[in-house]
Amino acid sequence: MYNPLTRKLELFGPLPEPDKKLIDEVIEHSRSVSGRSSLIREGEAPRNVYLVLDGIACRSKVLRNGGRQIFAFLIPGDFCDLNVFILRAMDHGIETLSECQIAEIPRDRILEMTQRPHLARALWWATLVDEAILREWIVNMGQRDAEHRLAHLFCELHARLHAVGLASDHDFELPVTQSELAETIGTSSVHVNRCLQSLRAKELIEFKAGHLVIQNIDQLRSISGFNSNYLHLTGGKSDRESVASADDRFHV
Amino acid sequence: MYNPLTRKLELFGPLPEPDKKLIDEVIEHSRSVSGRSSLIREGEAPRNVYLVLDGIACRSKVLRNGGRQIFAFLIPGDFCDLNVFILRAMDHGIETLSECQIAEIPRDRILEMTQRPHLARALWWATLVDEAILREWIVNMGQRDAEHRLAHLFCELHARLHAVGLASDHDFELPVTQSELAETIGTSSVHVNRCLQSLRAKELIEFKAGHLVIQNIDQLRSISGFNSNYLHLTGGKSDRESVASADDRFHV
DNA sequence: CGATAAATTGAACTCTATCAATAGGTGTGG
DNA sequence: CCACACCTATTGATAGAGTTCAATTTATCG
Repeated sequence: MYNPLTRKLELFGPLPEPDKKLIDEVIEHSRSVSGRSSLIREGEAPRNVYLVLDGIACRSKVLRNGGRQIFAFLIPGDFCDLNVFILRAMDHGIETLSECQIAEIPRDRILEMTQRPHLARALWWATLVDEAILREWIVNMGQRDAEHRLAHLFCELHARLHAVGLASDHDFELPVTQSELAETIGTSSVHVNRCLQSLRAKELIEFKAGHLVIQNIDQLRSISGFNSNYLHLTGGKSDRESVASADDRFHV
Repeated sequence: MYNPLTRKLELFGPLPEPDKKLIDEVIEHSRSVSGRSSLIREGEAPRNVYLVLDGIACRSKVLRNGGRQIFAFLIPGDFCDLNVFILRAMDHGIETLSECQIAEIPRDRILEMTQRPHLARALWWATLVDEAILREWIVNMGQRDAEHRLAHLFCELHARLHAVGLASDHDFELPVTQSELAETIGTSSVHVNRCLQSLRAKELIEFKAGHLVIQNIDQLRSISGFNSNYLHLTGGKSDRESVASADDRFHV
């Protein structure tokens, strides 16, 4: 079984052996980071690229009034930042939620990776998917009530974790608190609690002790209007065919 | 005065003359598109790259229940999609809001542009800023009430339009309806109307006939917690040197 | 086992949606 | 030039969603 990054990138298309070997090399050194610790803070200049190998991290921002908004879940295979080369200061922070295994990749290694055409396209694809997820989250926040936002979030996490082999058809580990879910969907923890109860009463899910059981994925998707198109998981060949030296954009 | 794209890209850093000449060439051919027409629909395969030269367009998604969420305003200098090379199908649509002047750039031209190091970096910067805007919009939706969301949106649009010379210090054209503002901040048009009245009663803004007057930009920014860091308007090197105080950066 | 964090519950209150009706504005055809 | 249709903006009233405060119960962990 491959590591989560290789596994994720190959959703887009098969990678040549040397590319996979490079990935293995690059993630060789990793460290364990305890839950709820900061990987990089807003305002800091990113130096290296972080990659989540295990556990769940998040991107977030803290407001003056103390409120925190989480706007991305980083699951195994997700990069913290490929953009070290361009932006000088982080406009948001990255923290672990659970205990995580994190690889820190030097920028030289990133350049090395982006010089391989297949890998470069796969990495670019991954950043485009990240962007698509941000868009979908805005839709989620703007158009659905809290219960459906929560249901949609669960559907997305299930799809993403399932894609890298970290979710069965009907359950997965989700080591976050109700408060963190609240900070994600933009509501209060009290209300998240009531939404969870309502979803459980409908026999759709059960969330307890950092473990989510999805009892009826079809209905959960249906009520939340979840459509996985935006995750672009079907690395259909027409995606890859139409590629013309995508790596050019990384040669900067 | 340069075209809006050159103007925007040079916010990141000065471009060599040949790069600017290339941009001029590339946007030479443009067409007028009437308001409220679709440029690309969800599901379609993008063929060329659209660039807004005049007017305002948006990215949006329509839900089954008929609701529409707008999650990006495209102002002059903004690209519709640099990602034609990777993704097979659009996961959202792009429509004009007002009448627009649109340049359609063939993919070959984009490749040509990304083969110039300065231009490639600037274009990459622009896509990173677009992503940062999406993140900030999620914060906006999740953490602020409708009135403050609206105020924040106005602050952002002012900053972005001002950066490309399309806003004075205290006003700019904003040819959108209250309903469209509602679809942007995820509320009802009735409520937008009341928020506008409240903001006007506070003598912060005045919005009428597609024209926004900002009477008190400082206070508008203050109440909405607007901090322009995420727009990364101060380009490459200067960004490194003009580091704000820790407090400014940590709290939005 | 105690200390601490997380989850749960109830109640009062605020924000926002929805419905419905009215007013204002713009462009078209007669 | 007016009359009309159509879209946008505005207003009031009511209902529903979600917040906040506070108290209690249930985990979790050293």
